[in-house]
Amino acid sequence: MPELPEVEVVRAGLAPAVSGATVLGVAVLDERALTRHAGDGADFERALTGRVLRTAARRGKFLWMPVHGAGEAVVAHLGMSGQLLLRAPGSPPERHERVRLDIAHPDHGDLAVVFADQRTFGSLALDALVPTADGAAGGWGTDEAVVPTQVAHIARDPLDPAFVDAAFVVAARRKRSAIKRILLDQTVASGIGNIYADEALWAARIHPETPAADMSTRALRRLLAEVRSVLEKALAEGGTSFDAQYVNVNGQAGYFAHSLNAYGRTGQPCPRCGHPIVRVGFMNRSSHYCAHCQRRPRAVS
DNA sequence: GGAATAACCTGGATGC
DNA sequence: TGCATCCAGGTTATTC
Repeated sequence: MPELPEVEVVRAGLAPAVSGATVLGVAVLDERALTRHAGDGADFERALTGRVLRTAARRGKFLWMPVHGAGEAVVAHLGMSGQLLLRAPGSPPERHERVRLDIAHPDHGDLAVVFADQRTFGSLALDALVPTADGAAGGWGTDEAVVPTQVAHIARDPLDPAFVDAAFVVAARRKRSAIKRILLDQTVASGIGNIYADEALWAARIHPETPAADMSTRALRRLLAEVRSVLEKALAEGGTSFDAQYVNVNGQAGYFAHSLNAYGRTGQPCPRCGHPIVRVGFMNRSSHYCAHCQRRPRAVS
């Protein structure tokens, strides 16, 4: 599932290909890929054709490509199964292809940027850019202090130089929810999904249902350090791929699935203590943890 | 206003 | 073999 490392791998692959490229044509094959776009497919095609893309930027799991001189950007979210692929012009349609942008780059020549998405949870949109709340750069891959309006409510991710640890601690301790819910809340810290939340909690030896308000500042900072460690390792290994759902812009899978300690390892021994990893339902999804070294906190009476 | 839950969606895995 | 059901989960609208 595309979380921060997977989206960053896609952004890094996309950036050199789209920076300075002119959009020659747009083909919307499935308008469900434009659920975040204010207009219809024809509007999306008309608004982008002939425009010049400037770069590829990212905050959390959101990607955007600013349009030169327009104060707008093409915003992309990969959802559960979205892919952004670079293909040769005129290449055969990808399975589940939803949108195709034909572009011309001054150095790399003609290319096709293909948005494919099996489950159609992902989307593209043309959206206005607005100033960031803190005046810092919008995210990775850009020096400009702007973000698309659809991304403005998303917090910075823990690898962002402008991320403020103290603000995370304050926000987390103000909540009455379980710590895993906080990690998945993109308005507190972005880029973390179910996989890396489970992995960071395992590394920090924290039970996923620990009330965030009961955690000490020290424990929250330790968890944040483990979040960063897990994200950086996954990024170095090209992200986590369980099947063909997540690939980079060239269609290649990442290797971090081999390094997982808790997620998806139900019944297998905990790499730390040997007790079996358990899986429990949580927020319409699953939590994986070691019940031995991630002890459930005692109820406060 | 904050927190919890349901809905969106498709294809692979599983059970019968 | 074929059909039905379950499951995966990011985001957001709705409900409590």
